[in-house]
Amino acid sequence: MAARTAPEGLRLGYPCQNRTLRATTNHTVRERNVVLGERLDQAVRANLRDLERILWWNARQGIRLFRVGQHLIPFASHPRFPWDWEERYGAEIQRLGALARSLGIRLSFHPGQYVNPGSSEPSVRDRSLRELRYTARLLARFGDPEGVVVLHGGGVYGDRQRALGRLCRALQKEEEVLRFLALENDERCWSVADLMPAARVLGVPVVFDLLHHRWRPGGLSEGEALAAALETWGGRRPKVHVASQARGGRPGAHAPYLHREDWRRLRAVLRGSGVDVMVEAKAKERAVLRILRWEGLQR
DNA sequence: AGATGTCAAGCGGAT
DNA sequence: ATCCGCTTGACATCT
Repeated sequence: MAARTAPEGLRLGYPCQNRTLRATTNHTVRERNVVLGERLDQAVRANLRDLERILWWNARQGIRLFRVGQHLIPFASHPRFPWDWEERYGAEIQRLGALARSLGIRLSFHPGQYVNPGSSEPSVRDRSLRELRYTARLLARFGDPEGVVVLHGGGVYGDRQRALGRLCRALQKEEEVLRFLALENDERCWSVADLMPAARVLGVPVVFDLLHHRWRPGGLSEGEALAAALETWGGRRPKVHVASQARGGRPGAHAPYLHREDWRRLRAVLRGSGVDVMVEAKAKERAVLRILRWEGLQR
């Protein structure tokens, strides 16, 4: 029996893996084993297979947003990667993209802390761009018109203006990356307000992260920062990240589930607007199901 | 068999 | 000056 579908006003998602299914899109290999093509191929096939299982499961639960793991094709941007991954897996990726679309599921990516195109170190910038191009190519292959690559601002190195300049210069000619890119505030370096100039120059939107905002509000209230971020999406459907602070954890550590008061506050400022909410919680899909129950949309 | 420690990568901050 | 955390699976090495 099909779950009731969330109204278009609110779509929820979770990152990378489904614990209920014991499925993950982050199967990988050790770097030294990249040359062993068979292991690498097995990891990719496992990721694609698990992605398909997750997509079907999500659709049944009324979950319409999913972050694909950065390791979908492990080491794809690494110099030792042995193949043309598009040639080898492109058709299958296209098929899964069509499936996601037919199920109404939006896909996103979120490269990690090593991807820092505004680094002061040229080799770091180069590596970062290669990883971002790979990620954008994946989304192009998936064919998701609403696909997003969410990236943090990276290091500040004691000079925000210069860091900002490097970030913009590194990215401003990366047409395909910019098609999908969005910048997210983090808890240490870049508040929503800090990101705005880069977002304007690059013509990319800003992802508001509730928990990060708590630790680095940058002079804006929650409502103000959220509103500022939402405006950057123009006609496109905005995306927001939500997490709760782990009790007793270091600032920014994710709690297993979303705390109800955090959800209520976000819900109040979002009201009925058409926004996608990525729930970053240790319990992954179970945290999403709990919110759907709060919303009266599940069981 | 099971348990443990390390792994491509960069930063800021704590110590 | 050095270490830790981010996230978490793979796998080499140990008991």
